[in-house]
Amino acid sequence: MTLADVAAMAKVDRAVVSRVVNDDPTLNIRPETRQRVLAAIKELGYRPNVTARSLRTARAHMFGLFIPDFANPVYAEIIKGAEAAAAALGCVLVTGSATGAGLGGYMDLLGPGRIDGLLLAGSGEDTGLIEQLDRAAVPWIMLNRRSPAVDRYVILDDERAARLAVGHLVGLGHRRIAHLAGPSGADTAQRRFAGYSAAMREAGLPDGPIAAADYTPAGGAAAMGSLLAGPHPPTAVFVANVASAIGAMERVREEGLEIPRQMSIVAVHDLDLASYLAPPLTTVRMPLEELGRRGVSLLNGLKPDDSVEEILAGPMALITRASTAPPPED
Amino acid sequence: MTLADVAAMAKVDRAVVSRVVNDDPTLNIRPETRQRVLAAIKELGYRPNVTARSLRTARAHMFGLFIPDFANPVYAEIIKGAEAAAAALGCVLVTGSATGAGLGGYMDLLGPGRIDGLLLAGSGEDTGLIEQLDRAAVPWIMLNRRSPAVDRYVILDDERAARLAVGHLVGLGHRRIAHLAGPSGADTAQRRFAGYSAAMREAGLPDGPIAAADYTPAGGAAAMGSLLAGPHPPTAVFVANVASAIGAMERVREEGLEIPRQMSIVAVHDLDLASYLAPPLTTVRMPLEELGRRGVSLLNGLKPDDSVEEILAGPMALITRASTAPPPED
DNA sequence: TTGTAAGCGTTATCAG
DNA sequence: CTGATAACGCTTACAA
Repeated sequence: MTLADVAAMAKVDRAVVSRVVNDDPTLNIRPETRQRVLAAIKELGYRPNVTARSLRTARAHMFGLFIPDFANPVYAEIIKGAEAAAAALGCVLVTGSATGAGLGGYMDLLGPGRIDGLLLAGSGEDTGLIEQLDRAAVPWIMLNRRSPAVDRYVILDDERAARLAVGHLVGLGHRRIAHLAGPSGADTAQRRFAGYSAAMREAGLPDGPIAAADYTPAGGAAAMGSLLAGPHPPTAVFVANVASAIGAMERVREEGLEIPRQMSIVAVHDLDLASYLAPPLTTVRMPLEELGRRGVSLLNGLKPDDSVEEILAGPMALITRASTAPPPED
Repeated sequence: MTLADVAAMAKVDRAVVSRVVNDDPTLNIRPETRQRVLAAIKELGYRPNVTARSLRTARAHMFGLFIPDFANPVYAEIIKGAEAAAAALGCVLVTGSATGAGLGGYMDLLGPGRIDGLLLAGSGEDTGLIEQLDRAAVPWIMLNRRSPAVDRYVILDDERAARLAVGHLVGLGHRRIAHLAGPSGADTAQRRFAGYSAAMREAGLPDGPIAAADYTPAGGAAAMGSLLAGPHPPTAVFVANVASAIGAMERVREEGLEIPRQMSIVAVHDLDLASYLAPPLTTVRMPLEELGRRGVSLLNGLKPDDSVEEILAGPMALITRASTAPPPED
């Protein structure tokens, strides 16, 4: 079913059909002719061949989003926002993850004209990939990751999130507040740490003990172990990530401490899951969906050389659940 | 950078370049000519235009996978397997989810030649979509879902999973074993229920109480409430899904019952998460990654009219953790 | 108001 | 051994 078939049936030229299909506003057509064309389209069940169209127009109406790992539920929300934004633009969003081969394998297939832009979420800085993207002139933006060498990113206000969390603990009366940080390589972790430090300073409190972990339950458990081992264990911990918090809570229980009576815990990212932990976890809700949405919006119409530097303040909120309470009387 | 540029530089015809690029085995070329071509390709940084190639060959080297929701971690494993299988075939796999608009919105862009096949995971039976796919002659397979009207699916052996779980509980000495089932509309839920029933019968036990829930924590909590409300509450529950199990466990705790001393729980799907619940959850590990892999393998080379009916036995295992124990002495 | 024609970058089938 | 040439299905000036 091609344009030619429709044209033949409607007894007009392919050009006319094309312009009808695309609602060309400069087309001045007799209503009856348009009807004939529309009827033929319906009759034949014609659908434009997107590949041919892409080749001709050098527009794919398709954006891509790469994430490190689908198992991380944080990305589910980002994807949701990005898909919605793409749909609003009449485009599709396709998502892929960096498997063993890295993203490089995708590049062979994501050449020019095949995709209109790429969102790189959390995949560190695969310089080889970026170089290839630039050569192919496909626009890209880093999502939720910033790196010194790059002037194209959208990130969240992680510092503010940390301040919210620490402020909550301080407000409850805690003074020995530890930080279970993210991996030092992740810039989100760095910003959350900076926010923690600033908030402690502003509250007139000294930094508590600090331990870094990757964003996994196992890492969180280990780090929590070292936080508890010190001479003056904290009464509250600000955890940089909800996955780590799951492991951390388990470790606290293993040590025979009760949450929140003897240990308060608050973490970044409010996932469904948080409300089903034991006890339900107090979190900072980040505008992840908004992040995905904004990423696609910015990507749309971005020139390969434009720079984008945006820190999304967005709606951010402390979700108070049962894992935080005033510190024990001593 | 097109074939023509390379051809000009190497002083050969585009056709020659094309066949060098594609390693055409029927090409008989002088080594020095080939070197010239290769050098020009490198020099110019030429990369084939995938869109043009797709238009010409009617092959996209791209498969699609549609899932209902990225937040469901079950799909993360499926995607992982599917991406790996696609990569092994030199193709990419792109994943999308059914947002408000349903998958229909994608179809405009996933026309013929743009995608070589589609895996439909768990998205019920969107008949409109399937009709469109068939018209566009793009092969598709249902993944982890079977429906009477459809002879193209790959599913897991849910019955066997249920038998494993129930067998474990029976082995521990339980006799009053309830089933917290999935939504009656889901065929996975039906098969798990069938397996439960069969296993109970074979063990000489009567069906225990049964309550259905959607595959969410909230649903699981409610259903567990009704299981506990009966006159002879069970000593163990086989839960059809790990998300429900999370809610169910919470509800059991709220009722003041201790897991596993007073209530054993085993659920289908072994997610990372399961080992971080309190207590760690005994599960049946399903070959989800294998499911994704198999889906892509079958899709590859599938003719639009071929039928595929496969029940993946795959590696399946009971992962014993702390949520199951012998029943109380009474 | 509609038709003509020249591509978009490839690949496949012939010739030579 | 290599070069012409005709598609693939569509868009878009421009001509009629």
